[in-house]
Amino acid sequence: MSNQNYIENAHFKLENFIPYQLAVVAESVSKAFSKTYAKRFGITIAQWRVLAAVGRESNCTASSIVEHTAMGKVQVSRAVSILIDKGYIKSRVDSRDRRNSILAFTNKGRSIYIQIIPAGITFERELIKIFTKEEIQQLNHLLSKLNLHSKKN
Amino acid sequence: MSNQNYIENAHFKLENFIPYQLAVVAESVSKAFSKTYAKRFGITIAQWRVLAAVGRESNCTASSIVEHTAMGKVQVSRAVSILIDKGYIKSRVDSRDRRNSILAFTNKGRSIYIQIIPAGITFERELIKIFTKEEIQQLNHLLSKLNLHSKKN
DNA sequence: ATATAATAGTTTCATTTGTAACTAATTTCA
DNA sequence: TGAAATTAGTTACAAATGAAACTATTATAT
Repeated sequence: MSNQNYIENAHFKLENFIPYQLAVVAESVSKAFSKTYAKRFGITIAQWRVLAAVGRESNCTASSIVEHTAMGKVQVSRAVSILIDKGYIKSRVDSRDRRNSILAFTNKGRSIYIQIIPAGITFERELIKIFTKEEIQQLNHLLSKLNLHSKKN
Repeated sequence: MSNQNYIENAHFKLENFIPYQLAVVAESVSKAFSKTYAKRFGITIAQWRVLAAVGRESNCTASSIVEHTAMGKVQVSRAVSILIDKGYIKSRVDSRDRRNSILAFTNKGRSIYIQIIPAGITFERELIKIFTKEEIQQLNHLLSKLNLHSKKN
C-alpha cells in the first residue's frame, strides 16, 4: 500500500494508533483517579505522588522523590512547598549537607497518607476488576516492558 | 495487612501502581513520538491529531474532530486556528448550516500529512518491536478494554 | 588553598491549558 | 411565529507547566 493511499482511502485511524490509545487511556484513568482524592484532600496528582514517596521513604530528600516519581525537580519543588503550606509535610536542612532538605510527614500528613494510600489501592482494584487474573499479569508485564524501553528517550 | 502498615513498612510502591505506570509510560511515549515531528514540521501533538482527523475525513467539522480525537473543543479550536495560520488547512463556512466550519487540507497540508502519517506508523512499529506478536495482540486488547471502561468517568 | 565544576533546590518568565463565559446560527415547541 | 433552548465555535481569564536562570552549598582538581 503506498503512502498516497492514506489520503484516498483514509486508512489511518487515530483510535487504533497505540501511542494515541495510551495517551487517551492514561489521561482518563488519571482524571478518574484524581477525582477520588482531589476534593476530599485538596491535593493534585503531583502532590499525591510526593506524599506517596515520603510515605515510602521517610526523611527523604526532594532529589530522591525526583528519582522515584518521574517528576521534574521543579514540579517536586512546587508540590513540596504546597504540601508544607498545607501542613502535610515538614522540611529541615540536612546538617551533613546543607543543600539537602529532609522531608517528613507532619501528624496531619501521616493521617491523610494512611487514608490516601488505601483509597488508591481501592481505585486500582476497581480499575482492574474488568480484567481476568491473566490479563492483569499481562498488563503488568506489558507496562513494565514499555516503561523499560521508553525510558531511553 | 492493616492500613497502618503502609507507614511502618513502606509497602506501597508508586512504580508498581497501575494508574501511575500508565501515566508515566504514556507520557514518555508521547514525548518520544512528538520528537519525531515537532521540529521537522513545527506542530504539536494536538495539531498532529487534527491533521490525522482531517486526513481521515476530509471536509469535516471541528465537532467531528472532537468526537474522533478525545480532545476538547477548545483544544481543537486552537489547534485548527494555528494550522490555518501555518497554511496546512483551510476553513469555509457550511452554507447549509452556517455554524459549521468545514475543514480541508491545503496542498501544503496534504503534503505534510502524507509524510506525517507514515512517520507515525514507523514510530509505532519501532515501539512495538519490543513485543512478540502475542504481546501486541494483548496490548491492543487490554488498551481497548481499558478505554471502554474508563470512558464512563 | 582556591578557582572551577557540580549538585540541591527555588524562582522567573513565557507558554500552555482548562473552565466558563461569550457570539452566532439553528432548532424546538408552545 | 417567535421566545427559549441547543449547538458550533471562539475568547478571556486564571491556573498549571517547563525551560532556563538563579542562589546556596559542596566536591574536585590543580
